[in-house]
Parts: sequence; structure tokens; C-alpha cells
Amino acid sequence: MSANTPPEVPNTPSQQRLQMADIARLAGVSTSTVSRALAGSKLVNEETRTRIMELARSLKYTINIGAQNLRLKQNRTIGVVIPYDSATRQHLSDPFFLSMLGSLADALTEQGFDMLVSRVDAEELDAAAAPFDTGRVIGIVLIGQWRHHDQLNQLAARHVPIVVWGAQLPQQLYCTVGGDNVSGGDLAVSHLLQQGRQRIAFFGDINLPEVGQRYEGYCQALQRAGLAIDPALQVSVAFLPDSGRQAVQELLRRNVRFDAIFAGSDLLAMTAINTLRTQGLEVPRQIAVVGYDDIELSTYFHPPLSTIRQPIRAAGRALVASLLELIEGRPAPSLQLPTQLMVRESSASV
Amino acid sequence: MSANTPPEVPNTPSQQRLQMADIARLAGVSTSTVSRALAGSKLVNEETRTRIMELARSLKYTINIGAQNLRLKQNRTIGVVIPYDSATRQHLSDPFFLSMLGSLADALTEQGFDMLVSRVDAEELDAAAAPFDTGRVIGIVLIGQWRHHDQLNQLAARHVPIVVWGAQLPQQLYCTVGGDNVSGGDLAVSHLLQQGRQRIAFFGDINLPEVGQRYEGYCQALQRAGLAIDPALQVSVAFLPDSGRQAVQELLRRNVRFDAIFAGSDLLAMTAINTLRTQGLEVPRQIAVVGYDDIELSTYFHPPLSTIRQPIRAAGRALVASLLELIEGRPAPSLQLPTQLMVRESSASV
DNA sequence: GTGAAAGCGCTAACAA
DNA sequence: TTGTTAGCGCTTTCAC
Repeated sequence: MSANTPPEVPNTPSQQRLQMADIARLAGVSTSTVSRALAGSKLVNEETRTRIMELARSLKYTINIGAQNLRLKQNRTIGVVIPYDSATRQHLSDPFFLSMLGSLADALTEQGFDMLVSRVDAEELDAAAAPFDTGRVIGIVLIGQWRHHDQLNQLAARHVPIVVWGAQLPQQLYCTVGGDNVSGGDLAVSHLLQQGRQRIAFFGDINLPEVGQRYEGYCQALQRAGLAIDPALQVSVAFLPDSGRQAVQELLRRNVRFDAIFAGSDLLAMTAINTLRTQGLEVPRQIAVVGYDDIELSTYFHPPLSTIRQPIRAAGRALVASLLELIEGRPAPSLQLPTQLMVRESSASV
Repeated sequence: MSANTPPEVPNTPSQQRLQMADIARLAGVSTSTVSRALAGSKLVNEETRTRIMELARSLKYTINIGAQNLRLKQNRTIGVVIPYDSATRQHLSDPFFLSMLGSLADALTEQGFDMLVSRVDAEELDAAAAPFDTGRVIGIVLIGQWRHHDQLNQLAARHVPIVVWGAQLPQQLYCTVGGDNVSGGDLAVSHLLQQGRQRIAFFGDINLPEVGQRYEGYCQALQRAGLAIDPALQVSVAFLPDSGRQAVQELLRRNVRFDAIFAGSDLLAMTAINTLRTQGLEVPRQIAVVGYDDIELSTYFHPPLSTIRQPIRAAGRALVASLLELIEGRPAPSLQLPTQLMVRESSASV
């Protein structure tokens, strides 16, 4: 959809396309027969059927899906919507979201669905339903819950079949599939504690549901270890390319003592590490770092980044599976996928 | 499309959708009037029009695009196809391709087009045309030319409106948009030479058109500098996660002396650097490295990676613009976008 | 086993 | 200004 003001309107310059009627004429039968033959119906004579099929193939005729869908009131297209921040005008770039897109493409292809991708202004999230409202797609996967809980609830209340990648929240009408952020945070921090770290900083905007839950896991691990939670160690930064640097500098400026960082995303962790290095701080010797997501490049980073792996392949499949349930009219409970600690060098023992 | 064997077939459980006829009845007019009103036609009474529009809005009615398209023989959907290697079963993961997807999404959204993404087996590339053949989309952007020149030519010969991201090749019937690979390679190598490097290794599969041209640029720069081209310095490796490591190890095993690497992609460069490090070789002190693509993480890498920037935003726009030309029946000449050298630490002077 | 006819939800002559 | 009618390309009763 993305109903912008359509610029130049390239109405398909009615390129002569082969139609069923053409095949029918060439085969000397009616369109009904062609339709049946192509559908592999047993109602049509074996010989006629193969003849028609070969004819169609040799002419490279394919059924017009639009017309077929209209007649059959069917549709095998799923919408994937990625909200963008209208303020920062930030475009699709986070590696994790992009991988998710890839994973969804794979999962949908496997299931024989088409994927219609659109980007919508996060502030006008009901635009996300446009492809559904106009009948383009039969359901929507939304990547990026951000702060839009209420708008998402409204969509669900309108019975838009929608599944959201994100955190499970109280009073939630829509279905979410997400990683287990609390346990992810717990895993990361427990690991750091085991490595002998005591003063663990947390980087990330805890107002975002997912990040908030990771912070919860952070607190949980500290408490279990009998350590106090020092608010000074929590630095709120957005998921922006420059945020890691900002966070480190803020910590240094505030003169907060810390020997580890748990970052809300790998990108954050990486930029933080680079900034630490320019400040003469060694990772992991002086500061241990654990990220979140396990994007592909985490392995290749120097030092290789310890991180919490989000199960991306499983995520794509789960999102699709839940959405299909919803589309079929069945309830789809929200889901939490297990996360996994990937220990690499960036969090090695002192 | 992606005509796999459709598994469970969720024919939309004919969810009662509002139709134009409903609006017409409620407004006490005919569907024609509603149609005209919603289209903003001046033919319909001002008052009636606003009344109908408000009614539609309040009922959240939206025109069924499928039916509209059928009737109008129009379509504003573009297909984006990403071939995958059936051999390695490698799924969509290269950061550069993913960014391209993002860039295309943005460019298409800007132009008011929808984007239908599909993955096809690279060995059966004419499947790439399926969304077009079935009328789902009016044209196709294919990301990843690989070795499929001939199949792409066949598609073009069939008059499938298709634009390919890749290298311009002799006897090419299809339209390509790509970076200027020769000059990219030249830039990279000239830079390394200026930094005082003499024995520059090249990593990448030169059978791939784009990589081949980068190698051409490599040779060009060396020759201009009056240096001989040593085939021993060219290591053929695929774009796989592990390739950088393989390439470095092969070079070391073959006992080839080298003081710099020009890698065919950033990913290759990064894995190479990591391997060099494990072998006790310092970058850039002993070995300078330049990559290709300038993916986002290049900046964050350690050392920050010198690389050739591919103009991704411009690429998305150019691909879309060319495709629209083609769709309109106008010729679309192949295009080479300028590339740019990004000098960072990985290629610093000795 | 096959064809004629109706209709999916919409738009555009053509009438009125 | 509005309604009536036909038809986009397909599938599917219902007859034959």
C-alpha cells in the first residue's frame, strides 16, 4: 500500500498477455475446460488435459493470480511491515531486523506464501493495516514493537490478523513472538558475574518493552547474586549507530566505576567497545562486554563478541505459524523463544 | 508465487469484508457513485461525495485493490527477487544484499509502489519471472547476478521487465545497475600502493562478473604503477562466512609474500583480518586491508575497515527508476554508479 | 466429459 | 449529476 501521493502513474501499458481464452481457442475447447485442466481436475479427459497443459506450458501461459484470487476469494500473500522512526527518519538498517526479514522470506517461501514488504511511519501505525484493509494481504507480521503497544492493540481490536515481533506485555490484545528477554538478560549478567565482574553497566532504552525486559533480567541476576542495583550503571540510549559511544562517554563523564557492560544490542556493544578502546580501556581485560542479538558479524568482531543469541530462523517460522493460526480464525497465544548465551572473547575472565 | 507444494491451504475464511455495494446501500446511491466519489471524481455532487467519503472513512472501508487492479488492468507492485545458492543452501544473509533490500523498500515506498519479495533457487532462475508471469508484479528487480548471465538474457528476451544489480557484461540483453567495479578496484589498489604496499593479494571469485571487474581494476592500478601482476596473489574464494580465513591460510600455506589484501567484500576482509590476527600478523602494520561494499559495520570494526563504498541509497533509487522506464516501454540503458574510497585504519601507512 | 452462464468487487461507457 | 450495464480474467455450478 504505502499510499503516498503516487507520482508518475505507470498504468501497465496493457502489454498483450496470454489469457485462458486464448489457450481455449487454440485448444478448441471452452475456458471452463482449460480452467479444469490446468487445475488438474479429474473431470476432464486425460488426453485433453495433457494436451491443454502442454499447450499452456509451451506458450508459457500462467494463470492470472489476481483474477483467480478475486474469483476464489483467496490470497496467499502475507504483509511484513517495518515501522520507521519518523523523527530520526531512520531507515531500515539494523542488521537484526534485516536478518529477520530474510528469515521471514525463507519461512514464507517454505510455506508457499508471498511476502509483501512495506515500511510505515511508526507514528501512524494503523497504516500498517492498509495492505490488509485493501485486501492485498491476508495477515501482517510487524517487526519492531517499539513503544506502540496501544496502537497495536487497536489493530488487533479491529481484527486485523497481526503478529508482532517483540515482548509480551500486560493487557495485550495482539499476538507477539519474541525472544525470552528476561532470561536473556539474566543469562548475560549471570555470565558476567561468573567471570568475576561486579560493576555491570546496562546500555539501552529501558522504555522499549524488549529492552526493559532485558534490564529486568539484569536486575534479577544481580539480586540473586546478592548485589545491589546501582541506577548509575543504567545508561538510557537509543538503538542508533552512535549510541554506544555516547553511553560510554556518559559513564566516563559521570565517573562511574564499572568493569563490564551488558548492551541491549550487538551494534551498541560494538560501538561501545570501539569507544572503550579509544579511551584506552581494554576489552575484556578491563571491561567485559556482552551484547544482544548475535548478528552474524559478532563472530567476526574483535574481540569476538559474547552475546545473547536470538533464534532468528525459528523466529521467522514461529511468526508465520502464529499468523496462519490467526488467519484461520484460531487463537494464537503469544510465544517466547528461548535465547542462548554465546560466550566469546569479549567477556573472558580477567 | 514461489510455487512450492502448497502445504496447508488457508483459503481466507471469507471474513465478511465491507464492499462498495454496502457503502452504496448505506448511502442510498449506486456503486458507480461510490466508486466515483471515492476516486474524487468531479462528476459527483460535492455534497454526495463528502458524505460518501465520510461514510467510507467512518466504516473504515477501503477499496479492494485486487478487484480494482483487475478492472483497471493496473498494478503498482514490483517484485524483488533474491536468488539463493541451492548448492550451499545459503540463505539470505549477506549484509550488503540485506541493505539493498532496505534501500529498495525505501525507494519503492517513496514512489508509491509495493514490494513483493521472493527467493528463488539460483539454478532455476526463470522462476524469478513467476511473479511477473502470473501478473502479481509489473516488473522485477533482481539482486545478485552471480553467474547467471545467460538465464538473465533469456528473461529479458522474453520481455520480462527486469533490472539486475550487478556488472555490465558484453552481449547483455537485460539492464543492469551496479557500482563501477573496475574503478572501485582501481581506487582500492591505488590507495594501497600509495600507502607503500607492493605485494597486494586479491581475495574473491573472479568468475563472478562484479568481482572479475574489481580484479580488472586491481590489475589496471598495478600496471599503471609499473608493477607486474603476480597470479599467486589472486586467491579465488566464494562469498562465504569462512572464506576470508581460507584465503589467508591458503596464502600462508603457499608461502606467498604479501603486505596487503584487497578483498572482494567487507565480510571477506573482516574474516581475513581476524585470521591474520590469530596468525600473529598485525593489521595494518604488517598487512594493510581494503574491503568492498562499506557495510555499516565496517566503521565499527577493529581496526575500522578501509573499503570501497557502494552507493546503496542511490542504487535502490536507480534500480527502481530504470525498472519504471522499462515498464513504460522505454529503453533503460545499463548504469554504473560511482564508487568511493573510504580510508580508515585498516590500510594506514606503515 | 464438456460448455454456457453467472459472478468475484470493482470501473467506465452510455443513458437518463 | 446519477444509475444501468457490461466486463476485467478467472472458476464453478448446472445443464447437456
